[in-house]
Amino acid sequence: MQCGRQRVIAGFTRLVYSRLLQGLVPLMNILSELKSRFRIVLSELVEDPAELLSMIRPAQDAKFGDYQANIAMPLGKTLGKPPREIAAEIVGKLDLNDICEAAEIAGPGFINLRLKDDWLVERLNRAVGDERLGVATASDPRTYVLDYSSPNVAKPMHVGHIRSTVIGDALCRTLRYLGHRVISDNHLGDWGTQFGMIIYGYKHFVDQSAYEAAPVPELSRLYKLVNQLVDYHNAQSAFPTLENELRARSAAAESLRNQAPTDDKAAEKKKKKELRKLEEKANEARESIASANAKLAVVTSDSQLCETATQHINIATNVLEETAKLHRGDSENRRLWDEFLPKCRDEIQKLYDRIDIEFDFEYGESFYHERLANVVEEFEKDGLAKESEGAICVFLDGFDAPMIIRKKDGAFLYATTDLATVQFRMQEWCPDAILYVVDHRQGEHFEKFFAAAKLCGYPDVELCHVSFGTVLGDDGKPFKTRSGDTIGLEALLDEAVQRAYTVVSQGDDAKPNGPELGKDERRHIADAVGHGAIKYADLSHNRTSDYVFSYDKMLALTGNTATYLQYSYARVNGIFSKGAVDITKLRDGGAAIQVAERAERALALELLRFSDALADVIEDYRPNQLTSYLFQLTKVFFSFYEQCPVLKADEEKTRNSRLLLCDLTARTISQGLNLLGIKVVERM
RNA sequence: GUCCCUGUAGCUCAGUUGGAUAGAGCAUCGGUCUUCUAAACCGGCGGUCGCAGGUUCGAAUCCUGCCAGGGACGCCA
Repeated sequence: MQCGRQRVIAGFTRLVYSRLLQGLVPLMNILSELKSRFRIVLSELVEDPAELLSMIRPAQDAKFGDYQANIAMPLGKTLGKPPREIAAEIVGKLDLNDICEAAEIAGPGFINLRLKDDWLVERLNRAVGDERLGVATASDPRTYVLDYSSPNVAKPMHVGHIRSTVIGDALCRTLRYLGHRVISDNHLGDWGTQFGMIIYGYKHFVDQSAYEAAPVPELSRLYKLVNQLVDYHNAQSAFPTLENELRARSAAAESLRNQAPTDDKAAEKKKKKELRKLEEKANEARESIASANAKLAVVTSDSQLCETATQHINIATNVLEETAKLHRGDSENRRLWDEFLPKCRDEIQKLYDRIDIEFDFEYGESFYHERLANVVEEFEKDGLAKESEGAICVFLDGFDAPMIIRKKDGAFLYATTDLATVQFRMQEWCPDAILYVVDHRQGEHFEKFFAAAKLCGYPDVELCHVSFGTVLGDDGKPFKTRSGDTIGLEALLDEAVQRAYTVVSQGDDAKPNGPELGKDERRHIADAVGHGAIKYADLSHNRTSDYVFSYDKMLALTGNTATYLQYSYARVNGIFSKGAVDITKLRDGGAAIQVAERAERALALELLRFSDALADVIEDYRPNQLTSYLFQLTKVFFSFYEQCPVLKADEEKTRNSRLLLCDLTARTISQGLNLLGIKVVERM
């Protein structure tokens, strides 16, 4: 089993070292700093100020200041005093003189805070000389195991896999940047029925010369073929049941419709509802029949395929038997698995290389195979699982259906592997949290699995299903090709890069002084832009919601896209080259940021909020908090850039200050995109 | 039948765990280029936050019911 490029440990040490270099005074983000001041006052008023402290946040509107504390209103209730009075009391006791102007009390009791310009400038000047842009590392580092990507090696990856991969990778990078210990573990699907299919296909249908020439495409073909045949036979056997169901539903609906109406309004309403449900069910049955028909048609429309299908009537059970033989240690099947796995894995690696994804460990399902029997035994021994209808089940409070950990035929399941995995991870790494970046449809599985994990001896670890929604096409249905096939990841990336090349070329051709990029550079840029666009689209949407996939939107040069941010970065960079500025020299040469114009101040404040944004990402594992921040930062920057001449500033002091603001902006965009796994280019 | 998620501007989406007049982008309309990349900036239009109740100083956010879409529901992963 391939595993372990011990990068974690090295990265961790590096981080600790860089913290030491920062000096003794720990940096803190603005919000934490404010909260710690409020905490002192609030502890006198309530027992646990934590909840109140979460009500201190950036002001919703600039006219209210920079930050606002909404704590006086809820306190009004608990303390039985008018909120404004409480607000005044808190403000009186608060020691914020070094950070803020005098606090203002507004409306029903809002406390509005405005940061002192001196304080802003002092912070910013520290960030200029700091490799980490003033972002502090966690004062209480935790250990996280991140479980993401986890594709089935035998099946081609599709658009759903990239969402897990990209979100997981972004969380991994962000947590690590903030000083946590992170272990990324790719839980590959390398042991399931899909290998039974390939093995069966190989034994009966392989084109040996094709396999020798290009093994992976041939294995894909075999997978697809066997899958089609299995679908065909399943559809055929399901047909009578489906038709019966349709008949029954239709008849029931018909008789309901023919019932004479009564005067009882409630009964009529109930009848109507019943009827609608029946019609819905009938429609579902119709759809199932249509989909079964489609599966049948795939085979019947092809006479050769048809013949193959009749020759392999028991293919579904035989595939399961091949899988079972593999699991039993059958030498032939094991040999084939050993031969196929690395080939399939290499294919996936090509994609990971393309989109810059690495894992620390890769313990796939097969790694846990020998531990599964023991998991079930332990559950039985501890009285947590019992036999029911031939299967071994864990019955959990609050769930109707049990979690089955061994089938009646003796085989183990996904749930069994998950339990073995959590045991292994706890023993191996002792994490504080394990995050599973998996699509939302598996929500109930995770709820049960987490409940079972708590029962079997891990009550304290934070187990979190970082779920995400479906990627949809323009039609609002799961993103597929017109013919209904899932879209391969490689083709998807190719198209994005190709379209990015067009966008980059058009932009370059339209430059006022003529194009300045060669073909190779355009290609290099298109690579960063195309891949960045795909990743950013996944990350900028709230992960829990579905989103509509659109090349045009994700590659747009305006709006909340990676392309716009990459362009902005390149443009800031363009200022330095235009002015022949050696920015490193300026940074180290004692030049300082000053804040005079309103636009300068707005940019300064936004720059200092970077670490707040990162904290928001971690809070609920939402990378879109970072994309929104970067987009906002960029907008504020362009507003500054429009109003404040940089290279043409009147005085050298102003020019240098503004150059440093540009520099911090560029570095923040670059670092932010880097945490999202997206690259910047120096010009575009 | 049970359970879960979603419903916000014409479109695509945010909305920081109950806060001030609900926000962006796209589209559209109008301004700003002899001046650091106009791939930009500034402004306008656009909303019964699915519907109806309830909780309270205050609701897109919490509760109840309904409507619509999606998903999951004992031997797949």
